Amino acid sequence: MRLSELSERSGVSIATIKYYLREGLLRPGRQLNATTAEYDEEHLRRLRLVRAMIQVGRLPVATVREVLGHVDDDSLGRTIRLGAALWALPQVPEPDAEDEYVQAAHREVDQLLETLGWSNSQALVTISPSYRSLVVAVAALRRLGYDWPPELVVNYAKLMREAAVLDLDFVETHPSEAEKMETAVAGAIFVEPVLQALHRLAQEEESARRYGFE
Amino acid sequence: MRLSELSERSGVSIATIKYYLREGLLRPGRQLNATTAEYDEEHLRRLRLVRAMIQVGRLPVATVREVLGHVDDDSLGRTIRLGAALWALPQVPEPDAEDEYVQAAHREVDQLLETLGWSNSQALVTISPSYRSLVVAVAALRRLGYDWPPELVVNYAKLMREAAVLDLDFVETHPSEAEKMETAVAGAIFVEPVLQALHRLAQEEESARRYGFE
DNA sequence: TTTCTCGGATACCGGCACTATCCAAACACG
DNA sequence: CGTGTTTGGATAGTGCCGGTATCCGAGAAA
Repeated sequence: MRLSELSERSGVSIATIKYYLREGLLRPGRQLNATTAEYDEEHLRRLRLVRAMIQVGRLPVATVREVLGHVDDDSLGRTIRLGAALWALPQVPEPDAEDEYVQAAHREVDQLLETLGWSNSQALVTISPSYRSLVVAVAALRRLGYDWPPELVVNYAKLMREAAVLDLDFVETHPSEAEKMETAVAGAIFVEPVLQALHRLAQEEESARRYGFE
Repeated sequence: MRLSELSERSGVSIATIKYYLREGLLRPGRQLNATTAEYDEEHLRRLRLVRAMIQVGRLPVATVREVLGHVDDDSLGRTIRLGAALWALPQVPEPDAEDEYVQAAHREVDQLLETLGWSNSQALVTISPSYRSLVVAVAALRRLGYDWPPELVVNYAKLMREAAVLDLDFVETHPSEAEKMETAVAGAIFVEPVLQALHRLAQEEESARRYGFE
């Protein structure tokens, strides 16, 4: 398959494919001679994955490169690799550790993890970027005076835990290690938009159900 | 409060506050004379909200302006206003209606809504941007060959429905209409990052629980 | 009076995701 | 065979977005 055919079959412009090649998101094709390179189905699949990560998952190009690097790196165990891939996802900016709301949010989140019994692996969890994102989000809510009850957050966490169990159960159904890894990462990246869209739809539905269109 | 004090108390630089004023994210202060304007606590609160929307909620500046416009517009009913605010949130790009995967995803999502019994308001739901986002995300998954089972998506949806019920129950606890509206929008914008962070943490937790760090 | 600070207008900046142009090699076709 | 088109690679440019920096003249402070 030539570059132009790759472009046609993927719906991605040649210029953009060249850009992805430059950025290392796509491996170069097999060079036939000075002016011809050949691409295969795997390139097409990779390209579609990259596009989906960017357009559906809203990942920056640099992040896609990083995530793919971890996915391809088979020198690590699964938890670490999945963790590495997840940790590369874009996160909220570093909070100001001095800020009183941030400190309070830290305590609140730690309390939450304690309640949930996620503290077995707390050493792991607390260095995760997701932990930081959670702290930042909670701090922002509190600073704005929204007194979202901690019990409510616990309930959210239980729901997301159920979702994670569903994710990983599904991942389990794949036989090969490589497929498991890819499905896990795809799950992390593409399930989030699905959950988000479902959450918004559910809010609209529930709001319409309760209040009509008054 | 002068601009400099507003800057100090919010932690946002003067130049940035001026930018937000230009962009209409902040109402101008009360003009005392040609070179002095005064800001009050409400400005400070608004500024914090704007910052949180941008940094925690990752909303583009133009979107913040639009969402705030809907929040401030008290000429509409609650469902519509909340809907309007949610609809202004950044969405996935318009899918290619010709694409077979998009068409299949449409059918799959309609089937999902049917199963969930959300089809009472289907006329509303199907014009929602969230519906479109869902279609795009499902189409992307399918195109990549991830055969995420529809039942799994139904389960996700049920979970998010529970989350939405929790959201709106909490919104109910506020007495005034204005507070309800603001809490609902803040909920939509700030609960999402919380859910996302919890989802990732739960995945890490569950993965560690199942596989250790092999 | 002198100096500092204020708010407003305008121009500028850096990053990002592309996009357009150019080039020489090579294939396609009459 | 020659001529026009297509190829992949290199490089430069574009448009948008979130901010920054600079300049200005009016007023407050010492």
